[in-house]
Amino acid sequence: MTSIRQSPKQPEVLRRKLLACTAQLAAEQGINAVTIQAVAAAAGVTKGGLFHHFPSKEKLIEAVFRDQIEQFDGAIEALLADDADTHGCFSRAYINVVLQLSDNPLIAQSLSVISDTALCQIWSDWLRDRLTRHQATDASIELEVIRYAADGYWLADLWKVDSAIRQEREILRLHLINATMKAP
Amino acid sequence: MTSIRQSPKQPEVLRRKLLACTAQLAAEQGINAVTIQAVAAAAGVTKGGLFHHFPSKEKLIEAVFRDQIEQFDGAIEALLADDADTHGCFSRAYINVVLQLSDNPLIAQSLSVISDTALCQIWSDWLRDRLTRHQATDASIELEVIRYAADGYWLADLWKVDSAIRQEREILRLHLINATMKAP
DNA sequence: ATACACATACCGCGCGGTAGGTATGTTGAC
DNA sequence: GTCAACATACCTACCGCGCGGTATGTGTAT
Repeated sequence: MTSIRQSPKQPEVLRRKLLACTAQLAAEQGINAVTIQAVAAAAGVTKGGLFHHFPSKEKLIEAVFRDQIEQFDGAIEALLADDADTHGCFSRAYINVVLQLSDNPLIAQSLSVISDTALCQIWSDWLRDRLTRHQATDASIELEVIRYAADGYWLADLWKVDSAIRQEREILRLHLINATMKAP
Repeated sequence: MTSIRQSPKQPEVLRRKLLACTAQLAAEQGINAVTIQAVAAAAGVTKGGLFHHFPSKEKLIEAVFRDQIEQFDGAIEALLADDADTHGCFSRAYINVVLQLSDNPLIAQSLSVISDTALCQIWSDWLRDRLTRHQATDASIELEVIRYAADGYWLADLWKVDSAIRQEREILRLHLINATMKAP
């Protein structure tokens, strides 16, 4: 049988494509739709090709999760570059990034809903690390409330609640952004 | 072969036990551990027995989800009985119930993290219904923020973030309760 | 010639689901 | 009160399929 292999790509390219396809599949069709073969097919590759980059499905999911957090962290760092060492700078950046996640459908952060213990640990570790790192510029309790509210806002987006109460959500969002700028 | 069937139970009893076992299994071992056989075994019954009560796994999960929402709704209604027709009464009740969920490990609300479209719709429908029902006693935007913050608080609990920043969470929680009482 | 980056072909297992059997409870005619 | 007739509430045994994973082949670049 003649091979229909296309021109070889940079290995890192396919790896990133697999990560993206996994995230997209999870976001659009739910986590149950994320199978090895479905991901491979979406990336235009076979299972063998996928397993060349990731040793197991578990590691693939974990890699996607870490990648999502990395993007999230990068967006926060970018904001922190302009607003560092002020009180509550981390929470402000966090809030702004989270509130923008809904706009940005490309980030399939919805994959985060996987209730896997190991993945929770990764997120928990990241958050604790950032909180302790910025504890010198601690936020006020009012700003912390807004940070938690932003998480709730994101959660409502995950659960497609916005389709029911779209305009109320927009009002709330603007209020959160406004309150964030005022709070210390 | 002699049957080892135990004394027959009320049908509704086993049905509720199956719902409870499914929720517990999902909460303790993750959604991946929820298989038909695992649930049946946990309830001390065979697969055949389970399928007598639920036509498919999908329907079982949905039933568990609806049951959880029903319990959640019941707790809110109980609080509304003492505080009805005041401004923001629904949001106040909602906040108090959500903030108590973390204390109460028995409610395996963590099952809600299933990113299934149909389940999201159930939750979305419930919330929209309650919001429109209580729109005559609309809450202030400040109280709405607290309601979203309560969701975020619950989400942090799901992701086991509390293990890292337990005392900060307790402070925040008290602040949320306090602010809820003050807000209109 | 060697290492890499895939493709091909296959395996075993556990899953959701089904078919049919068997105790137990319930009803109603007499 | 008795007993047939039926419905209920499970159990037993089985099936097919799709999944994650493996072993091995093959084209390409250096």
